[in-house]
Amino acid sequence: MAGSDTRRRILDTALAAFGRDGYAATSLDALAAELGVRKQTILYWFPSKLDLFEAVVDDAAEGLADAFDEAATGGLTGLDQVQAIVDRVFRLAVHRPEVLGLVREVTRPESPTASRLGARIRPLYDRARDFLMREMEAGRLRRSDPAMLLLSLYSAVVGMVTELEVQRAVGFEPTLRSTVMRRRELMRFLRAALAPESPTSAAP
Amino acid sequence: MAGSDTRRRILDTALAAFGRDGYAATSLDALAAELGVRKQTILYWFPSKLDLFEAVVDDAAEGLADAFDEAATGGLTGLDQVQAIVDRVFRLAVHRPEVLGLVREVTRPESPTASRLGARIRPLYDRARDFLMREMEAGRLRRSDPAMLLLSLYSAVVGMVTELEVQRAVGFEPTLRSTVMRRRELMRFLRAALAPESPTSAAP
DNA sequence: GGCAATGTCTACCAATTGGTAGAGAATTTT
DNA sequence: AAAATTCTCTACCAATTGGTAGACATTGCC
Repeated sequence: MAGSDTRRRILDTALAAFGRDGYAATSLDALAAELGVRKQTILYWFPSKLDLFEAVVDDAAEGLADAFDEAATGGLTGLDQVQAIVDRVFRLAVHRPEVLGLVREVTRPESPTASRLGARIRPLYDRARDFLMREMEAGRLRRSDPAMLLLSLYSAVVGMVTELEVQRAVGFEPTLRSTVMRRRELMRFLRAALAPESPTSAAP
Repeated sequence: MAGSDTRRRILDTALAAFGRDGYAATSLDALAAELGVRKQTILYWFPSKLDLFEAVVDDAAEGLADAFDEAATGGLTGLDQVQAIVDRVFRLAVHRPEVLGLVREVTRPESPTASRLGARIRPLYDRARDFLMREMEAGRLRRSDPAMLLLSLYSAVVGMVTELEVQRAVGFEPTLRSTVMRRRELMRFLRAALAPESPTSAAP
């Protein structure tokens, strides 16, 4: 079945294009050219551009969920668990920045599928909130509104990772070293904000 | 001069449209319709769509710089100064969300003017970094890499504000009350991360 | 070999895009 | 009042867009 390989390739290339350029700026012709195929082949596998986009979003959501699962099944607690997830997201962001670009695209209010990724991500969100609540009650994290805290976390992590471009815009090219440092800095930031009130010395 | 009023109106409406829908998804025809004017009127004031976009970016950058200036000239120090700026950005974001949408649009790597806003914002960035360094050396902020810290701050603030939509996507509609709470939560988060190491009781 | 299903293609198409050319008001300058 | 300038308009246009119709090839099945 060579065909379903084509489908896979379309999904991957489309994810990259949508995440990089956005939905509107990505034309089926350009996509097809990048794939070395005719536009009609794309429309054979996905009846319309919007259908393709939705399929890409679903696919990306699945990938994200897997990444989180992988990081969340180590039986860690408190800040260690948070760190594991941050590390995982960071890793994903470094070698597949398009995924986060897609998140950014899809969370735009005028996005053709504003609610789609949301629906797919919702279970993850609920699980994360439950986790935070549990850890707060156990005194392993500073106490605050878990939903709000989760948004803060999301913003800090995704924002920081996505905004590599801001770094560029401001004038210094990100290197591997600066990326590592940035992650370390982010973790210090998060630890400082999340550590429980009681003075606990953080192991390096 | 009724004309330069038209120019102003075009800039404002275009800012809203670009910030909301993005550059590619905004057509001159749609923009003109929204303005109650013909597309050629737009092209009279701005020779091309790209020129219009650049003018909008410059205009927005100026507005941002003014907002920061306004918040930064109170002679505050340490966390109080940070809080003043966060409040100001928050206020801007609440009643002109398009501006942050535009920031998001323009920091995209494939943006037609990836470096433009950056160049305009650079002086602000430098001033902010100098401020942070000074405050750290004076022991009023926790010591860390000021550039990195600034990126963290940027991410946390802009990310949090911009990602109102994520909140929606996840399923709960933001209310005025939740917005206020979110800002308070963000400030708690920042204070926890920025307060100097020595145990200082934060006044409410 | 025949045949049906699957997959990719060529050939079009109507709508929309950013942009040009220049006419016609309105206003200002002389 | 005439002339020049400023501003918005109508009338087009070439290129690109997402999408349809259907020919042509390839594959697996009988």
